Amino acid sequence: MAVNAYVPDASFGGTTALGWLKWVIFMATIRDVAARAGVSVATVSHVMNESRFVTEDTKQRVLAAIAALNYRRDGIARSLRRSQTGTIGAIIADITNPFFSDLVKGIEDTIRGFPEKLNLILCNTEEDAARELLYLDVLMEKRIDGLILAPAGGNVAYLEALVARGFPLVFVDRSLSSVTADSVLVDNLAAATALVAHLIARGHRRIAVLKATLHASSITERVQGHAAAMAAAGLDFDAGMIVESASSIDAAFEGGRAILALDPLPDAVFCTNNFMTLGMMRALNEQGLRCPQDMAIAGFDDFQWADAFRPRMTTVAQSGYDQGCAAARLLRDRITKVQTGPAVHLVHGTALNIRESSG
Amino acid sequence: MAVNAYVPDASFGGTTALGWLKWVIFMATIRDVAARAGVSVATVSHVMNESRFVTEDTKQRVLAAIAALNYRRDGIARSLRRSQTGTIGAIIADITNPFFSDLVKGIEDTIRGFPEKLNLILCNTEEDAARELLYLDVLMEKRIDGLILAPAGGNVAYLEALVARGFPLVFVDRSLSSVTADSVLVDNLAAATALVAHLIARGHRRIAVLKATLHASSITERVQGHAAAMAAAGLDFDAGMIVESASSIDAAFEGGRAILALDPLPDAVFCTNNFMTLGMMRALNEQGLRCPQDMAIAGFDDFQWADAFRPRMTTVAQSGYDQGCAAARLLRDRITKVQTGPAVHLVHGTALNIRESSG
DNA sequence: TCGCCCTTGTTAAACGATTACGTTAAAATA
DNA sequence: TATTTTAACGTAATCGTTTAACAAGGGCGA
Repeated sequence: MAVNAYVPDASFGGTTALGWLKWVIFMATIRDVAARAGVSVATVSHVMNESRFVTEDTKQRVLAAIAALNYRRDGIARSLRRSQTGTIGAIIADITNPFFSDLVKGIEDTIRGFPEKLNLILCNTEEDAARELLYLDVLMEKRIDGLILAPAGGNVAYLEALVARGFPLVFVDRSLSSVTADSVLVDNLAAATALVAHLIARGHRRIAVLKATLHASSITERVQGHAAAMAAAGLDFDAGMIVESASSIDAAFEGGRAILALDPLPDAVFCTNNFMTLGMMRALNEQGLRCPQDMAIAGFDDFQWADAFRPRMTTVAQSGYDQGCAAARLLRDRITKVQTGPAVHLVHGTALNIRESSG
Repeated sequence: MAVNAYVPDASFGGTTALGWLKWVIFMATIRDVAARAGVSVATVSHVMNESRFVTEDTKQRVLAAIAALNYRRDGIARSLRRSQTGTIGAIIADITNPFFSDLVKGIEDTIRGFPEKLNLILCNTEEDAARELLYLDVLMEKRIDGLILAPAGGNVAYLEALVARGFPLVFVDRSLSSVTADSVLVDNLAAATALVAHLIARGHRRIAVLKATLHASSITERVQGHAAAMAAAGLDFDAGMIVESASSIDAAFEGGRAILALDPLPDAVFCTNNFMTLGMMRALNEQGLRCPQDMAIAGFDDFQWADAFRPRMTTVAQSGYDQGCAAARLLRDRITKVQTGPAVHLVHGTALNIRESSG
């Protein structure tokens, strides 16, 4: 495979240790285009950006040269000069969580529609604040134009500094009370309260919580919702009925086992997110218990197959997709300075899907 | 909010139309650091990159200046100079498909471990070749160092040109026969054959296929597997039993309806991916039919909750995560030229999970 | 003392675009 | 005809790094 055959002329100098790519992948520069079209580099640039009038004849010559050389402008050089990269970051908890993959898809679909041609760099923190910090640093080095963040907690000072400097930041799923940035959230407290109230209305009294150990505001609020609904119904519950596990299906499976080891056994479980629900169901299956006959389950976050399998899950549904779209729009407005005022907080609606798992 | 208060001195010139960020977000440059530390920019660079010995004393002064100014080096300028961006692209079909979100997570987890500190730009084609082309162009402009691609089909010439130039490219999930790049795949034909053979062994004779309309090699091979198993068992089937739908749950739901409208009704359905299985189950539920009593179902791609709900799904399991890890390693080896020989093709194993849905 | 190497540091040329400013020739006006 | 205006394009500075090439100073053997 004669890779060097693609080098069109001898104008290449030596190859440095790191610059070998240059040798192998020939890329015409704006100068090559200008030379071939017999114009200056400025004219080529203006043709590409439509930033100045160029006679039709000249424009065609430039376009022909671009096509002939298969020229693609160097986005890196462009970014350096313009101080804009056209790249945004998304730091989320875990892409394998359907809520977040929906969210990311919403972001992607939305930015694709923007004339700015934005790109998305994706980062999973797995709820680890240290990893979040590392990603923040890397993204800042990459000079992203803005960031959509589901904060893992911690790093408050860092984020405060960012927003103080005017860096475009949008929170999703959760927010940090001390950092005043745009956000798109749902009313976790109200939704969780309603869900647990529904369980109570179905006659359940001992309602446990399988809680993801996150410092996320969303989870805390959901747990508070449980307490609120219980209190409103005059029901007592001890702290032991709130079982924590890391936010993954495997960890939730262990958490579910712990709940099933509770004495006396609860008659319902409120799962604070997708992974908790799935882990709980696994634990239930393992013990040969049936839902809802032996134990009722209701969870936060719907999933697309929640009604395709048995038991159909009673859930609080929120649209990760819509929230992703909204976050992308907010961020774009900040980046382009369409929006410059104080922080905007969007609260998206939730739906209580009552299905058979809640008994 | 006095954003301008953060500008530390008057050394800033005018602000151009596009360069407003510079004004708002002050970022120290290597020159500022050098000035504060009383050394040259070269020395600062060498301290940061450990590319030459620097006396401990000088190094400490530089480090102190970096800390004091909260300096982060400009990755854009760095990339321009080094002709390396430390960014790779992943163009996949749909992040909401659990197979792909697992895959992306595998990529991410793997590149995080590399000393090169790579980043991932994510793109969803939704199986649209035109969108793929658009993303290819954008990523090339962004000067990514390499690409992991689940090709939507088409764009063959473009991709051929890329690999001919030596651009690091790794196929995942599917490949393009005319493009000789590294790949990590599974043996779709064998796995699908085994799955359908299992259905036949369970006594099913009229076995329909719910096929995602993709030009992907993976799907074609899975359909061929069905034909092979049927032929091996001496079973006939007409083309009408292969129903196509777009690769989404909603479309698969319609496809499932079409299958349930077949006369005579098949007694089993082979679903060629995750989304097909989910859509088929929805259709079954809608008609009030039960699985496996009224119709057996078996699908390609396992999902983490496949055994947590009823009916437990019989599936061919493949690890998107492992494939993502492998693809990331292959790509890294190409980028760093650790690997330079002919294309490497990795075939990952699959597992046949026999559960109750197949009857 | 001279020449040489070694150590540490500096200077300045890239990298490839964008864009403020300048220039040229033709057209318009006085 | 002399001058200004306008249309069309060119020149060169700039963005913030990396790194080859060079330089100064000190140590040391002959």
